[in-house]
Amino acid sequence: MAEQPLRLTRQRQAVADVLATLDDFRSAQEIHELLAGQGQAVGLATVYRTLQLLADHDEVDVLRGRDGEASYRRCSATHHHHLVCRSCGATVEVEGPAVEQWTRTVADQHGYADVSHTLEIFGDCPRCR
Amino acid sequence: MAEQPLRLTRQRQAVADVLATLDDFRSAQEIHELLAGQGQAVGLATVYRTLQLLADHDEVDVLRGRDGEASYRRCSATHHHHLVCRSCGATVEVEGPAVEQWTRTVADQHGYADVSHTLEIFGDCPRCR
DNA sequence: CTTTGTGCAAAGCCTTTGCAATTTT
DNA sequence: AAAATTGCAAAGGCTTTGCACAAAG
Repeated sequence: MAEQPLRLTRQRQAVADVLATLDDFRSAQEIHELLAGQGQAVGLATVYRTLQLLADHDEVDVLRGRDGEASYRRCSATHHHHLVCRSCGATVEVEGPAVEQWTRTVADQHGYADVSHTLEIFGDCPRCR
Repeated sequence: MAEQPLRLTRQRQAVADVLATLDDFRSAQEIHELLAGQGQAVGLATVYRTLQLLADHDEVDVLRGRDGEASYRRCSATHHHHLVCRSCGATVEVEGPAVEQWTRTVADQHGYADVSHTLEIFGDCPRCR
């Protein structure tokens, strides 16, 4: 079974371009709206299909929100986490080498391989207090 | 605003009982089926409502799967995280005092108050390799 | 020209909600 | 009797899918 060829279409390019301009997670629907807003209309179904494709190729990170909605973000070179304000949503990117190391150690101890993790920190930011 | 009284009904008891016999995560629909299977029929909507109630009171952990479906499991007294097998779902509870401390420190540095966090570790468990 | 991708609308799922009937206190 | 809870079915929201048409190679 050979690799099926991927065609570079206007739509796929548009989705990739938008992702490139964003630093944080956005839902498929938000991305769809952003595209429409800048005159690069792409069908919602296509947005979903493209994001899923990118996720399969590990080119975007996927995060599941409390309500089950998926959010996507292009993988950044450096791995980091988010400190999010629970009332206004202001986000700060934080890094935690120690945490990265810890998760690998813990997983190793239990025989789990190919480790990955998700970590989000929530709090009330200065402006919202 | 006073606490509204919670009534202990057959349905709520049944859901709690099932959760008590389980060690791992189950979806609301699975719990609903388990109940039906043991003659303790409870409406699906009620199962959802009860689980949400339990989650609000921190009596069950909620986990969002890759497909957006939520899974529930009664949680143990101490705060902990989960090491989940991405293929079979086998879960190990892990504690990380250092991580807890780190999140508080990071949040403090950025002026975020009333900190909480979520952390999930994913990997391929021994049995799935 | 053949194959892959897109759009639209319909369909699928999981979950939530309105409301009358029922149960608990 | 009053108030909370249940069940059912309808409604919601996100995501996937069938299919005819358009675009890419």
